[in-house]
Amino acid sequence: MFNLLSWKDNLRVTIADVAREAGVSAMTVSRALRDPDKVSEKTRAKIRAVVDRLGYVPDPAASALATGKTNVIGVIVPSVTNNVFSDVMRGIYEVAEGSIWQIQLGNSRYSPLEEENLVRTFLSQRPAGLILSGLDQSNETSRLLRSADCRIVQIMECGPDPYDLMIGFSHVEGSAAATRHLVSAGYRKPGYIAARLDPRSQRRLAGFRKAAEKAGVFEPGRIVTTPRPSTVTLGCELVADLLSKAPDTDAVLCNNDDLALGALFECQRRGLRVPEDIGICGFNDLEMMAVANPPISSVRTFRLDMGREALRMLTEALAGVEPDRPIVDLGYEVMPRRSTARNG
Amino acid sequence: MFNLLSWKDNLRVTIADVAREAGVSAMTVSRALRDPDKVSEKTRAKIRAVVDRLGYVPDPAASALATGKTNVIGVIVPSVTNNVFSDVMRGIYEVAEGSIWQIQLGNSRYSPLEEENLVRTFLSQRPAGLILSGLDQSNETSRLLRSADCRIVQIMECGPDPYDLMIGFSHVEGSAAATRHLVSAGYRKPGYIAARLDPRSQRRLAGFRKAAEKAGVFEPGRIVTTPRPSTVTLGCELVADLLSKAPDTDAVLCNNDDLALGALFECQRRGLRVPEDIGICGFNDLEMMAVANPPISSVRTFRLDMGREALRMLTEALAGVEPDRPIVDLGYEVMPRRSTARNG
DNA sequence: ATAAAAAATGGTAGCGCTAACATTTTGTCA
DNA sequence: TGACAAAATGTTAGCGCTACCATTTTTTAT
Repeated sequence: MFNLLSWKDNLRVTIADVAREAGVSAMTVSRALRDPDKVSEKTRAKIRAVVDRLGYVPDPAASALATGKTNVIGVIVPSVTNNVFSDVMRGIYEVAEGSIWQIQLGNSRYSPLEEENLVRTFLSQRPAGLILSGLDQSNETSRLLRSADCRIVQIMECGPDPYDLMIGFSHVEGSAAATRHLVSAGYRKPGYIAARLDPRSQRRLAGFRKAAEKAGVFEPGRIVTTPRPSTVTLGCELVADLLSKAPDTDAVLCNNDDLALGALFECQRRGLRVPEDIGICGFNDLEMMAVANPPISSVRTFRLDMGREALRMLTEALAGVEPDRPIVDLGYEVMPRRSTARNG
Repeated sequence: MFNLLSWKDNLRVTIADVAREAGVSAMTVSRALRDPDKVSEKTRAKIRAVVDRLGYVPDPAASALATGKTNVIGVIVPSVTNNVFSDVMRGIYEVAEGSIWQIQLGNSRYSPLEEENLVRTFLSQRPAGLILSGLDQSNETSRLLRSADCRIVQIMECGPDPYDLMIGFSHVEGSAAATRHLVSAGYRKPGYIAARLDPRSQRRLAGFRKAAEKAGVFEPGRIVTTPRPSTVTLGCELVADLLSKAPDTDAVLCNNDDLALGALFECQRRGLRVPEDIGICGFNDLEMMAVANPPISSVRTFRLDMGREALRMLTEALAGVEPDRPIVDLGYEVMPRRSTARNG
């Protein structure tokens, strides 16, 4: 005799056990669980009772193999620590909670190559859907995605030619608006600091440049960047660098709020008055911006909503309900606060 | 004839395709991939070539069904936005990257009930391992875990009677040490603020109490807590509350760094000098603490290491290498900074 | 050279579930 | 009440992979 039972000694309850106990066929159990309308009320109740008593939980692997589909939605973000993405993730998990959908999180660490590997791995698992960040995939990743047979949502940005669905906002416009705010607040020598120049950061920088040029206040010498990842400490360093290169700079638009907070700390250490001597504006509007001393102006983005909506659009599409529009622009909102209130 | 092929029109490359092309049996292909030593060098090369050419990727669902095992390691954290956990996650993903192990992240949102559901769901997927936070699971969760046939790592805390492996530190001792630091810095009326009283927060509060009592400076009236989640803004509110209830408070130990930063902002808004009028100490030592004005004292914890080590221990155990000790205490380090430097 | 041992490879069955079709039961209406 | 449609349930086969054992090939020892 064979002994194929080596690993299943752990008496896992299978659909066959439930079927036997309930006196029906396995197929009926399967239907009762995944398509209850197709099973009579009486049978359904009987099956539910047995399922509860035995503690039956369907094996997702077997189900995946049989159907060629999974309940897995892959989410690929560039960073799990960055506040921006963790807010998005929170939104996603919030909506996923209690639903049938399983979130599988991948961390590309801002590397298109790692992203490519993740996409490949995820796709091999027949995901129901994929959520990924931005518009700038590698050629191979794009190819994989275009021929993937699952729904895809791009988040964080809006742009033309989505793979499928898209939700985000315009980084160019957001930082252009912040720049105009600085100009209208009376600053004439604005600088820009940025770390980790991922594509979205670059577009924010481009937005600054565009708006600053238009206002006639653009000076390349007031731009300081570094490939290092953003931290508050780095904000201190970058603004120090900026001020040593261009001491007459009268405002700093920061690529994100961590840098802005660091910039504030550093300016204060140097005895510069914010906003009188120098204005500071961040990007994303993290909660802490509003309670700093002085409160820091920023560009609010809707990260939690983005996560929620991304998953909602995706799961609805999977359920056969196409979204009204495939591209959703959540916009942004400039939040003027005292850190840029030069004229009162 | 049947038409069972409806969904597999997508010409997925299977192990049979590879076997045919390589002129060997499927079994040999399987072995070549998962146990290369068992296949001759020549055959292996031939198979590898075909695998590359066809772009074959094994179907994890089929593999899971056949072996009863998966490569999935479930990670359950109470929050994906909290800096503390996102650092741990980053450590985990760092180690997982490039390995065969798939991380499946669950977010219990500080709810033992949601944790229980997650554990149940995860276990139904036959994970290779589980990483979860803390010592305080529900009875049912404990039962599930004790009878689970996968390796388990508890993170964030150390305590007796682990399910399996454990890595963390003592929150009681950490905050007791911070309290002693305050006392030795000359503060005699220390208060404590905390939000979201999860079990670890409670133990930190207990540590404060223990050390404050020992030093003869404990006063219950100087403790302010709230169930709301920690934010910088909440730090402002809590310290405001503390100061209205006990205006002569001369130091605040904060349950975490967000609160500490908020406390600093609020004290400064009120014209209190830090550290002369009031000392402020945080917990976790986020990067920004060192660059605030003044720099904020905190208790450093080793979150990234905790994530890395947790996954390392787990995967080594899965590979048959038992860790030296099942419980690893990573300790903590009090970081005295100017925010508590009352005597110079 | 030959037997015995070791290494490499293959054949078969089955993991747990569900698509597709087949059959039985129930409900409806003339 | 019988004929027919609709609903409920059952049967069969197979998803892609790997455990187990069987067989073949290679290596080693005598």
